[in-house]
Amino acid sequence: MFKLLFAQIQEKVSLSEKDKEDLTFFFTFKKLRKKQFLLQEGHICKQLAFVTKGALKSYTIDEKGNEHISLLGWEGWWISDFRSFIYSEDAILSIDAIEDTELLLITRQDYEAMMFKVPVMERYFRILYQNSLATKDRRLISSNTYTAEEKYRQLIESYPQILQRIPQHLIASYMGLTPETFSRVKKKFL
Amino acid sequence: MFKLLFAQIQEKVSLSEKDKEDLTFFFTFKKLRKKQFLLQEGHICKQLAFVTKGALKSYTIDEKGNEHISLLGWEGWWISDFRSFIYSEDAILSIDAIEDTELLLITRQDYEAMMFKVPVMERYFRILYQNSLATKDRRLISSNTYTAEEKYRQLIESYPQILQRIPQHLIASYMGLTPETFSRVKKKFL
DNA sequence: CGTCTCGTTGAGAGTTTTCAATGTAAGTGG
DNA sequence: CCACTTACATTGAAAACTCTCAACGAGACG
Repeated sequence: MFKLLFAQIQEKVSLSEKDKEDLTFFFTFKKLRKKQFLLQEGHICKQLAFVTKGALKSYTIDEKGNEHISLLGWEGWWISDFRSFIYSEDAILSIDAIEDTELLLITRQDYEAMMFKVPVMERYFRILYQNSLATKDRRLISSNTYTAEEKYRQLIESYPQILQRIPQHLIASYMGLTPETFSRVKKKFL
Repeated sequence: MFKLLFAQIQEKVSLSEKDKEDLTFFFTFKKLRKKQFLLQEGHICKQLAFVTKGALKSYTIDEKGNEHISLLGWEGWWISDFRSFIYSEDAILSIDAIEDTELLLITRQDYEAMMFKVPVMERYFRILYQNSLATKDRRLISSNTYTAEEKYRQLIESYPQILQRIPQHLIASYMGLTPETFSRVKKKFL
């Protein structure tokens, strides 16, 4: 159950056996069925989630009722509304499962306690966030710079398998395109 | 010289006098004249920079020669190509001064040494990155969701003074709009 | 078997960009 | 300090891109 988590952490920092044991106490296990919510907009995001199995999406709904996906996450990803999680603000994101999903959850309090008990996690998260920042920077540039066609190419390069796993209209939303545009762009690449 | 840096850090974590003294040894002071480079694309980003005075932009140039600004930073901001800084990869970003600028610089080695010597900085950067992540998430959603007009409104809400300071075509680029579109949108708000 | 979800396709509308021209402010060298 | 050049903002018109609305078909699921 913790194998993937430890593996993920140890890509960035090393954990002693003691660290691993300590870590297990901070997390709780949770299963979500497809379409179940992990977090709803307007609620406080009480937990940070690590995906051990399945896939989720985090998204906002605009005035017109359109869904805008900010993150697609599967095994090995962390997912939450960070601002809400850290500052106990109302979440602007909703998160739900797009497959049957298994998660390891940690509360805000335990997140802080974990940093204290296993200080190397401070470093782990610093590095994790650092990398996410660089990735988001690229996404932002890409989103501001490129046409749908170029974005599609970049997506397929980054995640060649994504179309085999995630419904296409969700990917479209993640990329800031309508399903129709996505479909048309895809056609050009066949 | 370090006042702003300490103030900034102490918004998130507390520093002892000893911490402050320790910190001063890791940073070097640098002045940049307007238009001077801090970092050029393709080079390794050797330093992380804290802006004590002035303003800079980080950006990429696409195949067509268009500049795409990913960050505008002024007093109190950290700026660098993080991926390049951390992994010694070639930078995809260039950074230069849009005003005469003063910086505190820290090298990769000293950055790591600082985390070791002043452990609370690990926490500081974790929080800093965490917040930046949340901000970038919103920018990304905004970039994918809203029209130029709505983006303009959000910009003015977030940074009411920015037009008085930063040339308009740079703001346009930061927002992923052409200068012409930005000008036309602005006109509607007068 | 019927319903719901998802992907595709077409046509027209809307938004933003591109290209080009003009005016103005700012910066530079003599 | 002026003349000249360069940088920046504005505006117009046409082109390009993406979205919206609508219809249709295929597959999943109960």
